[in-house]
Amino acid sequence: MPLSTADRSVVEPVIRRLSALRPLSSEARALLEYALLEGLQRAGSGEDLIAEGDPVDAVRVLLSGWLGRYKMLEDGRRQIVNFIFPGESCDAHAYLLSEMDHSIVALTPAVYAEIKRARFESLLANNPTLSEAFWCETLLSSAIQREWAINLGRRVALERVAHLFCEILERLRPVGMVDGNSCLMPVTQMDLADATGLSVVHLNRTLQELRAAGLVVLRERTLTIPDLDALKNAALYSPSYLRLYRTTEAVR
Amino acid sequence: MPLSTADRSVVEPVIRRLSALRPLSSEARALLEYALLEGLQRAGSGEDLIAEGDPVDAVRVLLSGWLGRYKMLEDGRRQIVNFIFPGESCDAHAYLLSEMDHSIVALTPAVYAEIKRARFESLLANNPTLSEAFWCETLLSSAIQREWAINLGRRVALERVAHLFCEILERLRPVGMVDGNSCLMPVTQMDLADATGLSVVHLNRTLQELRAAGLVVLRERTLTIPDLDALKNAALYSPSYLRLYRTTEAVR
DNA sequence: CAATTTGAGTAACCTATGCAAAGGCGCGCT
DNA sequence: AGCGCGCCTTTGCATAGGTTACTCAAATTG
Repeated sequence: MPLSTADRSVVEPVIRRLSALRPLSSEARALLEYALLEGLQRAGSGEDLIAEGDPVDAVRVLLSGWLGRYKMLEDGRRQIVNFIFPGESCDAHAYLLSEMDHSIVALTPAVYAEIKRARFESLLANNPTLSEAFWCETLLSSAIQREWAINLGRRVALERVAHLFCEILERLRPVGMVDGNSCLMPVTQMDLADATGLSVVHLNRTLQELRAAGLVVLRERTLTIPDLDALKNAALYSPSYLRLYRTTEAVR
Repeated sequence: MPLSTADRSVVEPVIRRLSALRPLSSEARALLEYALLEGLQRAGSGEDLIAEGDPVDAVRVLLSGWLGRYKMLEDGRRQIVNFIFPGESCDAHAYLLSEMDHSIVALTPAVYAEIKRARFESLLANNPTLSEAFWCETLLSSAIQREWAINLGRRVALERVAHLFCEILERLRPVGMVDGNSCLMPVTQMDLADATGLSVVHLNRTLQELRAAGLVVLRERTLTIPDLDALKNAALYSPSYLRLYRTTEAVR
């Protein structure tokens, strides 16, 4: 459903994120901003933005809320393979392939911009730097994807959840959604379980354990990390896969 | 170490794979072939081609042998996050980011081509279609990465191993390395364990179970699948993430 | 050809994680 | 206010999978 009232500031996270990857000219920013505002959409919690098997005809860029990229097995088992946070785009170049290999769901109410493929391509054609920024985003999300593989395959429950929390904090920070070491945690334990490859019950147990160890405070949909280094330690967290953000930012 | 004797046919898998993704002009093929033959290299089994933290200055394209993309935790736990098969490239655009977030090891003796970044970029600049083919490859490998996430997070041991075997067969087929439903399986059980997130012992148990069920025959480094549909069934295999190959091939 | 290494296969034991069931809390709806 | 429902939480129990340790065969080395 299109959005009637369009406050220009809704696109800010996108501009922030992309210009951290590549220095965007003010012209590029303006054109991008315009393209985004043109296609504003809302999704209710639980709604699929696009589903496995769908053809891809547009690029979606998230402005607010959390999305989940997920795949399902026939029997209903679900794995969230990545989160999508404000400022990130869903499938910047997915239209190069023939159809979606996974689905994207709104884990919270969400606002996003939909840019039609042709519109997007002409936008990039005139802005090589913008184009490169979008490609970097895609590569970054692959790097995150790889980190999730080792998280799922080799870390034990406590490490997995701790690692996920570290990552969320680090990914939310550059778009200004972290206050100190606190952020909103608007998703259900079921969602967290599906992201960490655990059962809801075991996720809950692990959460208790993290709380008991004083590593996380989680209440009223707010996550607070009293001692981030301690949590990173417990998570066997190595920032190299996200350092890619900052290094390129420094190059700016 | 550079390779002295260079038989032109070594690059065939690369040409085959890329032209399955996008129709390459004979000029593009020739230029690519030339660039590949220029930078032939060998790696011994167990040797790292590039390691986490290294800057990326070149693109590597595998011609023969198997590579493994992996990440390690401080305490030595290793996760192979993807395999790389002949004809596939390691990190076609990785140089857009600042450093490697993972390592790549030769799981068997391997022959590959190394193309310096500048050389690669000028090659692509003159061949938009070739460039698109390489991008498709990158996107395809992300799709595989996502499938690995659900494999590690939601499938049980038997399904995981079965799924891996199905995938290997389907990825080896387009480069002509599958004979009927048989292929070479040159890696150790340890490697398979690290790819499926299991311990070696449990991987071995699972292999026994697959054998006992008549789903796989594995001996003398050769994998044979008597009934591929049955194995896919046991694996809860859904081809949508690899169908991306064929559909785009059909478009050709 | 002995010495060594590497990989596959087993077994015993133990623990991390899954599963089923049930209760409590908070929130929106009527 | 009262109801229903989604979400969180807890408990008890079952089991998949990890760990350690050992054997055996085959490949590699000297």
